[in-house]
Amino acid sequence: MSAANPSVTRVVLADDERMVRTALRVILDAEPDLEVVGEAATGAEAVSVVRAERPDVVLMDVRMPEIDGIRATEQILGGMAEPPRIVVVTTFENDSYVYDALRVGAAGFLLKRAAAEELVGAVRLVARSDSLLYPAAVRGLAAEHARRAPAAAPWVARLTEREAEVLRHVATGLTNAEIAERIGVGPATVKSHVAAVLAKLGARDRTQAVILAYESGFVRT
Amino acid sequence: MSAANPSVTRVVLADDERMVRTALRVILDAEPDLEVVGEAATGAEAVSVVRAERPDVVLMDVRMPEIDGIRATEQILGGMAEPPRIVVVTTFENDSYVYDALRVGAAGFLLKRAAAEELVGAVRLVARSDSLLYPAAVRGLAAEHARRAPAAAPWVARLTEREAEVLRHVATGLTNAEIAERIGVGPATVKSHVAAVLAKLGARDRTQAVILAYESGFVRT
DNA sequence: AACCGTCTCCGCCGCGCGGGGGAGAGGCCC
DNA sequence: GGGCCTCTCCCCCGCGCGGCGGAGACGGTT
Repeated sequence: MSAANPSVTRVVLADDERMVRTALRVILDAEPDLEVVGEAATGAEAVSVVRAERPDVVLMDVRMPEIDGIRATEQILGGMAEPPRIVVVTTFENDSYVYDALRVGAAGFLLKRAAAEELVGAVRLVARSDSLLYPAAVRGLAAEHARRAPAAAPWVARLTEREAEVLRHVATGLTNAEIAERIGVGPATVKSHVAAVLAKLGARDRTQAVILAYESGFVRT
Repeated sequence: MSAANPSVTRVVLADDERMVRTALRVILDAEPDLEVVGEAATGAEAVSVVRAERPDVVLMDVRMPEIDGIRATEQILGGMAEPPRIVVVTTFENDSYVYDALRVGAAGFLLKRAAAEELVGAVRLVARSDSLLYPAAVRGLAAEHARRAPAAAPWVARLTEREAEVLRHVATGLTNAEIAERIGVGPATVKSHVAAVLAKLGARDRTQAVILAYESGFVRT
C-alpha cells in the first residue's frame, strides 16, 4: 500500500471537528495494518497534507471551512500523479454534497455513525481493491435510501456517450473485438474507450467494471 | 454421449402435436451426430419412453395432456440414476411454465420458432457440457442472442459448494490469485474451480460468469 | 487563433486468463 | 472393492486484455 511499507495502509483524516478526527484516529490506529499519517481541519489543509504525506486513503468530511470536501477532493485527484483513494465522510446519508463528491471522483462515502468495523473494513476495501464504496455502503447503512434513490451512478455523468455505449456492451459479455464490430469502429478504439471507462470507474478490469455497472444500476438486472 | 455409441447423441421428443415432433425429427436426424430414438405425445408417455430408451437429451413440450412437461421433467430427473438433459420447448418466451420447468431441473428451454441451427446447436450443447440454455430475450436484455446465453437460477444447484464460493468471489472482482489467497488454496485450484464454473454456466470468461451471476440472482444488486 | 474534450487509431509489452490435458487423495455409495 | 464425485494441484500453450505512450481530426469554447 505505501511505498515505505507495503503491508500498511496510510490514512489522512480531514474533518473540521477535532472530536471526529480523534475518534477516527483511535479506531484506525487500533488496527495493525492501518496508520493515520496526517490530519487536516480544512479543505485547503487537507490538500497540502495529502500532497506531503501521499497517503493511500483519505477520509474527507464534506462540510469544511475555506474549501469544502468536494473542492479538496477535486484538487487532490486532479493535481497528483498517484492520488489516494478518497472516501467522503458525512453525517447525513442524503447529503447532496456527497453526490457531488462522488461525481468529482471520490471512491465512496461513509456515514459518521458507521460502526468501527465498517469504517475499518471500508478503508481496507478502497485501499486494497479498486472498487467504489458507494453501492455497498449505501446498501449496508441505509438500505431504504438506496432503494428509493433511483438516480444513476454518479460516475455515469463522467462517462462520455461513447464510453457509456462501450460499457453497456462490456456488460453483456462481449470482447473488445466484438464490441468494435458491433459499433463499427476499430478494435484499438474500443480498447481506448474501455481503458477510459476502467480509469473513470476505478475498476481494475472489465469484470470489475461490469460489477460496478450492476451495483450502480447502470445496467438493470 | 450414449452407451452404445459415444459419438452419437440420442434424443427423445415429447410433444402432443405430431407436426412438431416430425419437424424436430427431420431437423435432428439430418445431423449425423444426433439421433431421435423415441417420441411421446403425453407427459406420461414421455416418462416411460425415456426410461426405456435412456436418451442423452429430451426435448420436452411444457403443455401436454395427462401430465404436463414440468411433472414429466420432475419424474424423469427424480427417478433415474443417470437422467438425460431435459430441454423444455415452448411457443411463448414468457411462458410461466418455463420457469417452473427450470426450477425442477430442466437444462434450459428453446422456443419453437428457433432456427434449425439453434435447435441443433442447443442439443449438442446440453449433451456435451453441463451448460444450460436460457435465451437472452427473456431477460429483456438483447433482442439478439447474446451468443451463448445460458443459465437461469437452476444451475446454482449444479455448482458444488466450492464452485459457488469461488463464483461469489469472482463476482466481487477478485483475480484467481486473490481468491486463492482468500479461501486458502493454491492458484491452480482456483483456476480449476473457475473453469468448472464457466463450463457449467456456459460462460466464455469470468466477465460473462459475473453477468450471469447477477442476471440469475445468484448475487444480488 | 489557441485551447480543450471527444473520438479515432497506432504501436509495444507483460500478464492474467482460459483451454486442454492429467493426477492423486479422500469420501460416499452400491 | 470398485465407481464416482469433489477438491486439490500440476504442466503447456495461445491470446485477450490492460498499461503505456503517442497521434491526427473534428467541433465547440474562449
